[in-house]
Amino acid sequence: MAQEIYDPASVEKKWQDRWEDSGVFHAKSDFSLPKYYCLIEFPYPSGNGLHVGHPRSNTAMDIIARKRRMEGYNVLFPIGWDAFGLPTENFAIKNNIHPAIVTKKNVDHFREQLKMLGFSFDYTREVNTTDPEHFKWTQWIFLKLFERGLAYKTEMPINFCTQCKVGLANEEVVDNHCERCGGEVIQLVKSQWMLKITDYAQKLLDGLDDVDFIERVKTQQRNWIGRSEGAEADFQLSAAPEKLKVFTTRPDTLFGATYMVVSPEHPYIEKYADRISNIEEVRAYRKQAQGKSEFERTELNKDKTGVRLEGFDAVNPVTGKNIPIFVSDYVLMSYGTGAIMAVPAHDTRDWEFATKFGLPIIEVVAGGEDVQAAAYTDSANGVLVNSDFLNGLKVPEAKKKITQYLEELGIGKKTVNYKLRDWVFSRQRYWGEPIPLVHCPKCGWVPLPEEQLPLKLPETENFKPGENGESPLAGLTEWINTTCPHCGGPAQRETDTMPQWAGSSWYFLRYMDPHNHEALGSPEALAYWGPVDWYNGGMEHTTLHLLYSRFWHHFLYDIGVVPYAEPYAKRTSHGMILGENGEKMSKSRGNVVNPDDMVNEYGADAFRTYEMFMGAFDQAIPWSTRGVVGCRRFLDRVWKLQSMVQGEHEAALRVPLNKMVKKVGEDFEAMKFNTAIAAMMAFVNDAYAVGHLGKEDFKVLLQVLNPVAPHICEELWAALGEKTMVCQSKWPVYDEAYCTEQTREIAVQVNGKVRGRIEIAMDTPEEEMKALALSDEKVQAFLDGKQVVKVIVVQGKIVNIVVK
RNA sequence: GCGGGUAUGGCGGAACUGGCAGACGUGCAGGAUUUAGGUUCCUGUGGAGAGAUCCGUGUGGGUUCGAGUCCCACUACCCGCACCA
Repeated sequence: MAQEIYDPASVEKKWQDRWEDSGVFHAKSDFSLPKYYCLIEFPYPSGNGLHVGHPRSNTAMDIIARKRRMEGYNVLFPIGWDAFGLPTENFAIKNNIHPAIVTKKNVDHFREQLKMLGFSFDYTREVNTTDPEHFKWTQWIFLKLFERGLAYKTEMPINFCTQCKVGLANEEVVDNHCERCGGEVIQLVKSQWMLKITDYAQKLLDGLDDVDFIERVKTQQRNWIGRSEGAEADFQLSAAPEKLKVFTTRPDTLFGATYMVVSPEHPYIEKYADRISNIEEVRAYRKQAQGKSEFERTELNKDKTGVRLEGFDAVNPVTGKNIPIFVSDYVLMSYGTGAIMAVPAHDTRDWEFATKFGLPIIEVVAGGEDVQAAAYTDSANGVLVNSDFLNGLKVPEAKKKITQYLEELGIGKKTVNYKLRDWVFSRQRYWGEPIPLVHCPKCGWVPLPEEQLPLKLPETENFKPGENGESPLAGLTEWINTTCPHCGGPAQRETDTMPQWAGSSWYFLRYMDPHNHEALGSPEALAYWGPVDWYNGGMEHTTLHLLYSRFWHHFLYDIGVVPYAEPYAKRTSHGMILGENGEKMSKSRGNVVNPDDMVNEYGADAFRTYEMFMGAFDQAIPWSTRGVVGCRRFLDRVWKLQSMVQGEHEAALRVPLNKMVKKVGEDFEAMKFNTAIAAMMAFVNDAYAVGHLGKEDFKVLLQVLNPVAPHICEELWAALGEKTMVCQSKWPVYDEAYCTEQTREIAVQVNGKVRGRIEIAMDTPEEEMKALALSDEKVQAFLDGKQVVKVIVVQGKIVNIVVK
């Protein structure tokens, strides 16, 4: 028997060492075994160390990984470090220390903390995005994208602090000012590398049909990609021989287009500046709009603003009427064509704008209220009016007919538009993967030959970005100056680095074959381990990371590197852990809970159990240290069960045990960890009520509890005389015959209110249930003097007597 | 403003496809053990009422024999956002 008193400190370290020494959690490279790949998002090793949010996802997937091993799968449950990134770089600059040193220190700290929690990671497959052996392949993928024309350079604005003279991430910009120095932030246009994710918009959308992602995630991905069908239409300019192209999802309302709006950045404005009589006013408006970030520009603009382009009208192609053109910042250059036809009667934003500027509102779809009072936007049921040849048609038919009409005249066509934009891939930073391209005055942009990868970061003392928002690498002439791999002439390296997203877009593939020097992974390993069977992560990564990595994976599939298009078969999400006061945990709020303290005080198992027990896995839950105490008490009670073992099986516990095993298994799979643990607690309570339990009963409890609280279970398992570890045992099977009680007390209702109870066998026929219910004494009292209209009997559940 | 979510005891939460609301934990109260505190064990614990009973799942309607669960309208809070034409 193990010690009388449960002491996590002595138990936990011992088993962590045994797991490590025995290598029980190493994934085997025997590709004939049934495999299971469990994945968590690899952490960013921040200087603050582990946060209580990390163990939530980690424990959940650790439970699945441990259960799968017990079910006989060859499990891959890896860990790595998403280690490039801004905080490390900023820390390095501030403290004048190399980011690689900071990274190493943080990674070591994180690893130690994770080990302390007993996760069954295969540490032999660790990856680190900042390791040249890893980013060699990140650069390799980029070159493939470049080769296929999916990487291109274009002018894009960056946030630029006018005081620090450096480019800033969105996160560092608060209210148009630099988060660090408070200086004013402007938009500085720079030439940047872009990835054409938009080429994959449809594939990324279609791929969602074949994967098992929780619905919320699918919806968010779909909305982010934002496919919409509509039409393009050309409006002739009155003052120039050109046409203004718009995209609309409501071509049916074309007869109601009474004005147009272009984005302040629309190229026609400068192109025809000499024909716009109030061009200075327009430029002033544009300057104002540029001062705002896109988010501000759109959010703050509750009250519509705009300026008319004087003397520069357009012609509505179906009515032939001249209509004015406005500039307004509610139209964005980055979506559609940067210009819209405004139909105030049937679009809320247009209606607001028209009302403010006194523009005509013409109803072309009937079926709503007065369009002078509010826009009528229902596109399903309306019927066209005031629209010549469209009159009388329903909206969907009108859309078809007008689109055909525009196509015949050659001034429009059916189009699909996506909200998704191309991915800005350049960063003017030091701590990222160098972009392996060389610019040659003769040959243009030339990729580095594969054998020259990895292109490592140059050694330097200065990690600060250049004065004009340039990369810190821009000042390192020795590194920059090189020869063109194509013509051998003098050339210069690209100085921008890749965003943090690059490494995280494919890291999960590297786990499959992490030490391969010839390829990012052997075809056999990639075919065997992929796709990831279950990927859990935070909702905050639902759009960007998930979409970027799916994009890269689809691309790798298209060029034959991986044998399947979708990287993740299943994706789930966990809720955020809030501070004890119900607010988001943050240093500034002073409500941060440190995992180390919890482990020291209550043990890793109690901490893990609480993280899983605290509430619904997908919901945000406030932290409660009282809850950890409760979980520790439960484990103490489990510990004490070892002195209550008598014989092999306890008959009185047979049904509770089988029910519990069934529920725990099912609940783990559904990520209902809280109710699984509740079921185990209830079983322990049952055993206490009986006063003892069989040795085999206890072993089964240890087996199902083991994924949640592995250390204590190993200790108790060993104390029972078992030679192999509980994590190596077989997941227990339950007997369906003992999963339900033989008899049950059910309620008898009269007019829907519970009035009595009867004890019945589960298989009592309905007729008999009815007779029993009607003869119940308490029920009789409520039937007295009334007429029984109807009796509803649900077998094994309830009887409801309807009386008048 | 748009999109998505959530709302149940003092607190965290449970409730399968509509069938006994409050499992499990916490907190609280009482008891046992203990010199005492703590620990542990046992009992009770949605509200009102002496009681039979009545009232209770954010609000207001509805469907149903029966609604936390389904439908309609609303309110509050949380998350995301690129006014997406």
